[in-house]
This record gives sequence, C-alpha cells and structure tokens, in this order.
Amino acid sequence: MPCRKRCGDQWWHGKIKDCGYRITAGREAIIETLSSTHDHLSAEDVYARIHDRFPNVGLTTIYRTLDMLVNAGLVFKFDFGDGKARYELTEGPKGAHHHHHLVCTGCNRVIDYTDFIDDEVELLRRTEKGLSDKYRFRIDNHLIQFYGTCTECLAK
Amino acid sequence: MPCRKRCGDQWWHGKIKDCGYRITAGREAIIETLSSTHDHLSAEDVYARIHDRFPNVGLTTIYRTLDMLVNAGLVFKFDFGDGKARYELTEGPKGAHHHHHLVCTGCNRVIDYTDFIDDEVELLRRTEKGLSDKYRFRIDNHLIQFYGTCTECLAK
DNA sequence: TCCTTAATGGGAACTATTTTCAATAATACC
DNA sequence: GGTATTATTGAAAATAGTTCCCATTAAGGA
Ligand SMILES: [Zn+2]
Ligand SMILES: [Zn+2]
Ligand SMILES: [Zn+2]
Ligand SMILES: [Zn+2]
Repeated sequence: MPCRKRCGDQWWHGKIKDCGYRITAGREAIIETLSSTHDHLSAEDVYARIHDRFPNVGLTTIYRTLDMLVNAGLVFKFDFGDGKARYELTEGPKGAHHHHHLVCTGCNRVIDYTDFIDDEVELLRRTEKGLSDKYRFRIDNHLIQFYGTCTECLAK
Repeated sequence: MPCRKRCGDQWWHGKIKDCGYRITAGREAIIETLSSTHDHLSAEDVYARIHDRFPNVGLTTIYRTLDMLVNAGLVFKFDFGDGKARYELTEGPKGAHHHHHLVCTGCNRVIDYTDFIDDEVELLRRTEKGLSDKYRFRIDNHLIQFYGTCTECLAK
C-alpha cells in the first residue's frame, strides 16, 4: 500500500520547486525509482517498475516528468544506440555520483565506471576552460563513452 | 548527368570489399556525400542531398548502407538528442580526421573541435588501457561530447 | 556470358515519443 | 479550512524515425 502522504520533504523537493515545478505523487514515484537503481532505465522501464504501486501514472507522465527533470538538471538523458533514451539521476540524496560509460556494441550492456575519473576530471576541467573561452560556449556537462565488446561477447 | 561508370577504385573500396560487401552506385553516392561535408547528416539529410542525382536511391537503402558502413567501421553514428541519428565518416581519403563535439542544448548546433585533442588522446590511451584490463573489454572507439549553450543562445 | 546471391525500393509495419484536450489536483491566497 | 488559479494529469490519436517484407535487379565470380 503506497504512502500517499508527504512524509517530510525529500532531498530533491527544493530543486524542483526552485524551478517552479510542483511536487506530485507521480514525480515522487519516478524519482524514487531512479534513485533506487544503478540501471539505465528507459521511459518504458520506469513505467514498468512503477505501475504496480501507481497504476494511475501513465506513460505520458513518465516522459513529461523525465523531460522536466532533465531540464531541472536532476536527470541525465543518454543514448546508447538502441533507439530508446535512457535516464539516470545526476545525483542522489548523498550528492553526485559522477561516472562514465563503457558500452558493448554486441549486447548493449553498459558498465558504469568511476576509475580513472580523477585524471579525466582534471583534464576535462582544463579542456572545458579552453573550449568555452575559444568558442564562447557555456559548458554545463559532458558525456564520455567508450564503445567496444564485453567479455561475454568476446567469448563468442 | 551522373557518372555511372567505375572511374577507378576509390580509397574506401578495399575497406568494404574486405568485409564482403559489394560496390554499388548507391553506396558510392552515399559515401561521396558524407565525404564532401563536415556537417552531421541524418539519413534523411543524405537522402535529400543525393536524390537529385540519384532519384532511384531510396531511403531504405540509405539506412541500410549507413548501417553497413558503421559495421565496416567507416562511419560513426551519433545521437545529439534531437531524436534522429547523425552520421559522419570516421576517415577521409587523406586519413582520419578525429574530433570531438560541443553540442548546444538550446539550438542543437554542433561544433567539431580538434583543439586540446592531443592532451585528451594521451589521457584516453591510458584510460582505455586501464579500463580494458580491468573490465576485460575490447575498446574500439570513444565518444566525447560537451553539452552547453552556444554564443547565439546565450545572447537570448 | 551466365549464375549465384547480395542489394534494392516502395510501401507497410513498427516503435519511441509528442500532442491534444478535457478532467484533476497542487499551491497560493484568503 | 475553503476557494481560485493554474500546473499537471491520462488516454487516445498523431507523429516521426527506422525497420521489415518481398518481388525485382544487378554485382562479381566462374
Ligand atoms: Zn557484450
Ligand atoms: Zn551510468
Ligand atoms: Zn545554441
Ligand atoms: Zn563531428
């Protein structure tokens, strides 16, 4: 039986209120779903995971909400090349958990990695500075993905 | 009036023959189109640019050919978040012209940059090595994109 | 030249996403 | 609390990019 009461403010309430958005049960469910996994969920995936407890949250709302969350900077939208968009929280209750991706072109498996991030971040900072100066571009975030073949697919 | 004769081998003929693919007029037109621009063309864009001279090359063939070229490693497929895939040659007659992307989330403009690539490449090499050892993943290529707002959109 | 088989195009099918619109519910104000 | 305002909503229809199907064509090897 789902809790429909506002059981105290959540860590993300401020962030979306600041953008002028309202807090609704659907949004609560969607963010909760995203924050309870490390998977890279599609809109349909989110729908499937929510539908049991919130049968009255439609797919349209999922799309709209995810879009809104991307706008508010709470969610990052990816494309791994399989025709559907994937979504991931940019941060959790405990703060950001920044990572990059290793994508298998054989089976579409995606590995999050945080190793080597330190060196990368250092370089990225310099690159961002150089790029934004040269092209007069305000850089908000970046996407780094390595494509290749995973162990399982190599075995075939 | 289009030249339908095989006017001598092109630089890419070997690459696709080696993969067991045949040389056809449609494929010739598609690769020629990709190599004559630095734009990031969608399948429909390619179709539009070819259709005058090759009215008998259908959209299906464009999709199929682009897919095949991605397989053969001659073309890279991107997603800039506007719902359609974009294609770019990985190399030209004179060899690779590797670059990364700066994507404006306001107007979807895309800037290719090659500045700072040297530092990046050095780091990427190390990262790739580390990642492929740790995750036993064979890395074939990478995608680096910075997202932000371009000068024009900042002015608004 | 002939034969095998990959490649083709046109339309239909498919799939992810967006739009529309009347109904609902979250916030602001009292 | 009660009410007004206005964002949010779900369902169905519309859209758009991409893939499938299948009878026909043509590339490349013999
Ligand atoms: Zn794999
Ligand atoms: Zn991830
Ligand atoms: Zn812009
Ligand atoms: Zn490019």
